[in-house]
Amino acid sequence: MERREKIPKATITRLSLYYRHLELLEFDGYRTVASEKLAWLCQVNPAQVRKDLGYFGEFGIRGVGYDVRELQREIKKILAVNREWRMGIAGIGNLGTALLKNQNFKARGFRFVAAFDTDPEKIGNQLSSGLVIRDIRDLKELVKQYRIDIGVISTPYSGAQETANMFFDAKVAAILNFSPAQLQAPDHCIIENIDFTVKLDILTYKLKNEIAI
Amino acid sequence: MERREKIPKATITRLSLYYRHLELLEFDGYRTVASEKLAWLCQVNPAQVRKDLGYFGEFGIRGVGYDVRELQREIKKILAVNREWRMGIAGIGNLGTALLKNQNFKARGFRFVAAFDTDPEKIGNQLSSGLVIRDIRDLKELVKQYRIDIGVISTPYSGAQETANMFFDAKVAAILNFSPAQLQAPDHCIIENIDFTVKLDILTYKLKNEIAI
DNA sequence: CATTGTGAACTCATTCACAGCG
DNA sequence: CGCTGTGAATGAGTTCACAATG
Repeated sequence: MERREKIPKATITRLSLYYRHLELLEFDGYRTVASEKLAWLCQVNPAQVRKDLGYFGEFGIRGVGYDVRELQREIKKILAVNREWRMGIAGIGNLGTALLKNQNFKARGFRFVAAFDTDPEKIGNQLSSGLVIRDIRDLKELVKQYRIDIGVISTPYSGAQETANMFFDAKVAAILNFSPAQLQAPDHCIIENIDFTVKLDILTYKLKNEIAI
Repeated sequence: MERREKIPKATITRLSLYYRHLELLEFDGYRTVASEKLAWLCQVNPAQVRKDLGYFGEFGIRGVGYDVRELQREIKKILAVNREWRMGIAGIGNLGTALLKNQNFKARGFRFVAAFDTDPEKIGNQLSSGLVIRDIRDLKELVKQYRIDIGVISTPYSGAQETANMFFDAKVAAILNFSPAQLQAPDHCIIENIDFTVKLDILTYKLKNEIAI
């Protein structure tokens, strides 16, 4: 059981994928699954599955495979999704509203507990979820009050860094950034970016090349 | 000028990033920029910038750096974003609506030319952009008619594969998938996934570890 | 003479191949 | 016997270091 080996980021991404497929396997009535099958489902190499899991422990039974439910539990522990995470979202435009209504977050224990905006027209409005949009100037105070773990940024480009700074100031430990801005962050804050246009650029690059060649 | 060397996917992602920062640099009045500065802005290594660009040609001037506007043009050519791309979106829920209204796409030449849904309540409704929501059963025909290059999937998990199959059938060359489903795709179609919960899982994993250690 | 462009060195990630074990 | 777990081999991507040059 090797700990503190350096773990590739791609491993974490795949773990998330394995987890999702294990849910489906369980739903389909499987009790156990071999690395070969799980790998096939996730479109990766079987050795990759075993190596990924091997970073964190020995979860399999030789000659049999992995117990579907137990492996789910283990991956949840590894990813730290075996608990509720409290999120605050800043920027309640179209995207922000869509994120607030997104069922996938809730289903996985990611819960929006506060919503912020700068627009006086929006502040005070009640969302369908019951949340009331708060003034972003109260962000710091409310992060504490609502014990927010994760800040979500869905502002336009222009407001993103400023919003991030408020989250940093409030000592939020992690940010999920949906704006195309590249945020300058202090060491104590972890950032993940979800950048739509970068993905589209990758797509068009591939289109140009895969098709031309 | 090395062509047909294998180019890392990460290089393409960074190219997209370089481009965005070059826009900002131009806006700030810069005529040239050295790899060191561009690298610093993008939070990468200067040699990385030069290597990335080196895959596609020699765009710099030794002793000076890169011409900001010319490099923009070159990267646009490389990424094939020096043209308009026509997109069709399937699944006009909260997320789909937000994507349709997203200004970042339009600003970069990615244009929604059709919107599809299965819900009879929605079909026929006109969106603020002027687009009318069409029945997804007409997808194949309309992909041709509107010369759609890229399919965007913003359906829930359940409908995603079926929707993708329709795009495949209509011979769309690329798909941007916002659903958490892992799509099975034929060879002729390129897929990029934007998966919110995977990103959150990465975040919580990091939170658990960076903080614990 | 500052900065690019690039082979070589290095670091990180994936896959192989097989010993170990239920 | 079948499948895991893992060290060793391979492959990919990044960084170094410096020769080339406008």
